[in-house]
Amino acid sequence: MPELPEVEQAARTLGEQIVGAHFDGTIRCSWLKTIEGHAPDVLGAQLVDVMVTGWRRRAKWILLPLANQLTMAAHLRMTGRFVVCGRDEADIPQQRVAFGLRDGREVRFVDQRKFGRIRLLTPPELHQLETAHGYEPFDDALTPTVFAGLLQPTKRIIKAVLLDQTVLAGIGNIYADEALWRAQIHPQLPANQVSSAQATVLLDAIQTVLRQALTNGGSTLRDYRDSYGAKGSQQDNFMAYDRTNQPCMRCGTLIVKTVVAQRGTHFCPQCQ
DNA sequence: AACGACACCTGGAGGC
DNA sequence: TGCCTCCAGGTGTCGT
Repeated sequence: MPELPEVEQAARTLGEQIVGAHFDGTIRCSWLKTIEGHAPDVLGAQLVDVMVTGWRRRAKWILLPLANQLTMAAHLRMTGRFVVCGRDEADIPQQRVAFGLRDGREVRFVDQRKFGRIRLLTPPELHQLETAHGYEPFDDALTPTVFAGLLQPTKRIIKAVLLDQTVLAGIGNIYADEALWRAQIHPQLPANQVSSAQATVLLDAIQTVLRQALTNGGSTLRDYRDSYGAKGSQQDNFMAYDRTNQPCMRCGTLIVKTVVAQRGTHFCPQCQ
């Protein structure tokens, strides 16, 4: 599910509920791979009476800095979501891990497809996660010139580059298609053939699409919910994604779906 | 360097 | 209704 806007929304709505709260060290885990095979009691021992001091997002990771210098890092992958509820409430279908809070609540991670991951990072591990990812799309340092410079040295197709988290962090399949539609760029154009003028337009398209999605609480196609259980509404504004055989909003040509970079890809064959 | 294939998982949708 | 195949918002690995 989640790309930058969805992860941001999930992180914020989780943070609103638990920043300032203390974990109590209890963990109930029914799918060990979610915590990367670590023994739940070993993880729990690091969370006894530890306060959540804040929240932020990096790439598609939700980061919760803790008072003991560790950082809880969660990746939702396709279907992960957080739920905060009373400890006495019944387990939720597809719930994989539950972390107890000292105030009687639990932070629960629900994940149909079991791809999501939660880790506790030491400062060096956090640094490694940071450096493994590329520019945030709203980083002031990501000027049109810098962006064009990222595209210029590679012949890879532009969609693959947009999806590469080591180049730009946070874009996924939906917003790649949406941004390319806005910028009127064919998804299979080699990145080094994107002109500097097109790069400027594309960066603006990326930021515009993501900003709009952030305003709308992300996109909910099927599973995505924020940490209050609310859906996003950005799917109502899609111009290309999931609009196969529907008329292009710009020229009326039917939107085509193909496979590009191993991903379902929607574009207008006339104006892109 | 870059691409395809495949793995990891479940369940919903559509075809027959 | 039941069965089967395909598909999905992500990412990591492996072979070519």
